[in-house]
Amino acid sequence: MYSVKQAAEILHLTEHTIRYYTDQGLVPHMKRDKNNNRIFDEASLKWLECAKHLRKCGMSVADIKTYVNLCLEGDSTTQERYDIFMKQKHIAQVQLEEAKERATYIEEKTEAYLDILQGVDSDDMNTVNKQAEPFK
Amino acid sequence: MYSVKQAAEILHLTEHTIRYYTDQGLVPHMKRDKNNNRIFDEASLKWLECAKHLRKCGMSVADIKTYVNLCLEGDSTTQERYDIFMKQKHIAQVQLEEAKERATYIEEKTEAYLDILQGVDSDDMNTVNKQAEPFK
DNA sequence: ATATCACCTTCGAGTAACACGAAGTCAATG
DNA sequence: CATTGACTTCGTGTTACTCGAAGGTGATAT
Repeated sequence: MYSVKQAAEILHLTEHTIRYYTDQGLVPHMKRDKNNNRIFDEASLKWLECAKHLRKCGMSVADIKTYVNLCLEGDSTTQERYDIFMKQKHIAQVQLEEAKERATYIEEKTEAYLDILQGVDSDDMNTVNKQAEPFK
Repeated sequence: MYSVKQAAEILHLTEHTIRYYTDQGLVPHMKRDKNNNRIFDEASLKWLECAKHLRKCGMSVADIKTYVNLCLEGDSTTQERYDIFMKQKHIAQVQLEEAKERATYIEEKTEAYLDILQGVDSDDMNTVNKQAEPFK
């Protein structure tokens, strides 16, 4: 059993975000202790983890809520839920590619800056937005 | 020379976003045609591309603006700009790892759903939030 | 007993980065 | 000459937090 703070640490989310997600109904069967404090079991953490990943794929909180509701409806919605995940799978793959491109882009910039700082003469100043100076 | 629409297509940003970025000063030396329409040259596209990547790394528009201003100040800020990129490089790498994890997570869920749909008997229903049914 | 932590709670307001739509300009086309 | 389509500005709306105030609870220290 975990507190909000512990859940936040485990999942690398802020406490605010976790309270927000639970309030939005992204974690079914949320339990409270006698002082009304949220308490998370393993299942709760899994729901939160699921929400976290889906959010990062760009799914809105409202749509995640819809997905959670489908889960609660049981077997009759399995196909529908599968379809949702197939869609997200594609998005996740695109995002992975983008993350790679981004890392490469930034890596190249960093290298170019390094060259300048080390006094390497480069014709390709564009790489580091030497556009700073009047562009020619 | 490109219009807003063309720039949006090339960079995979919305027209709204491109107008927003230019208005925020993320693209120095923005040019307009005689009808006051924004026109983008290669340099403008590079600034936008840079802004796009930095945004995706989580850098705020305000901080990107600061970076752009440093660029405009010229050589005296090279070290500072390098430092910024080193920091972003680290962030980009972390994000890449997260993107991988996410893709894996979703891939596994998709597989688990597929197993169910194909009638495979699985003990690991948790994998697809079978938590739907009364948890036991 | 009381004070001081370190948690937790709710709630309401603030924020960033768009997203949207209205209202209008302008050039080209049928 | 009217419509089409792409552009403009401007102001409001939205999402998903993010922050902070105000207060409750329980354990430990004085």
